[in-house]
Amino acid sequence: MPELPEVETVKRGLASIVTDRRVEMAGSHPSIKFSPATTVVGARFNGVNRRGKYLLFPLDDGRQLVAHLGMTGQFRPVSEPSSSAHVRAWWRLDDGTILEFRDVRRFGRIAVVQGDDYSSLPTLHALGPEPFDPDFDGLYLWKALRSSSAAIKTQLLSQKVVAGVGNIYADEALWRAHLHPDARRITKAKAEALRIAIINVLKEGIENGGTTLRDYRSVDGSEGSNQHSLDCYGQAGSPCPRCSTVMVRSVIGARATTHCPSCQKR
DNA sequence: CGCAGCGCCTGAAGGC
DNA sequence: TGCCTTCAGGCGCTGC
Repeated sequence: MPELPEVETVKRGLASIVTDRRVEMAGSHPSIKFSPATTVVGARFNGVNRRGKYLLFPLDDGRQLVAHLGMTGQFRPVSEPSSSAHVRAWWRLDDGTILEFRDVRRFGRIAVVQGDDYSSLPTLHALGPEPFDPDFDGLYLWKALRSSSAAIKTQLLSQKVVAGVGNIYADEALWRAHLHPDARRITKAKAEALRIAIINVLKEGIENGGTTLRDYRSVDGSEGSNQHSLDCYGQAGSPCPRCSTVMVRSVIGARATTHCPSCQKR
């Protein structure tokens, strides 16, 4: 489940591979979720950027290739076409590198947009601020959360309040901020604590090269190590690292959720 | 218009 | 051993 730290790690791995390279040939799975990949033949990559969990590849013709890793998406450079059955798109670059997009479960997506017109990608179009941007401050977060009555965890996962937080880092941030994932209204002080928690769990995730639970790999094929630093996600049934109360599993917004019933009050 | 709920996908893991 | 069921889940879309 690639979230911001995983996508950021992939972005950093891709930069030197694609920047200033021209696409000589491309192919894809027939699904519309991947077939736009072939429309960039002839264009040159100006670089690679990230917004939330989306990878943005600006092209020299004014368009952008947009990629979302979904649950199991991976970018891998190879010198010969791989025999992997899960290659959903590939691009042959002008230095001979073949960049493959592999995605076992096909939850990922490749799109091509004109300029920065993201209207064909609703989540990207309505994406909230980057968590490391100065405009993501405590007052903004408090106001943004107040505008909806949905559970706080559901709001974090919506991508509208802040960009890039998925199920793992949402559970981690809420645990750190002592917030119940089903809380509906929080104080300004709690909002500020949550802002700090979000920034720190994401920053540490990046420093650890992302969280590899099963499928996630960086561009060079290596695993992240952040899975060894999780305090909350997936820890239901184990003692809370803070107060030793047994952590509890629940379902919020159809997502598996873990929290500590003792130190995460509503 | 906002939001809840569904469908998309496949492989791993557990039950019998 | 092998078959069947359940689970994982981000996001686009639909319909209330």
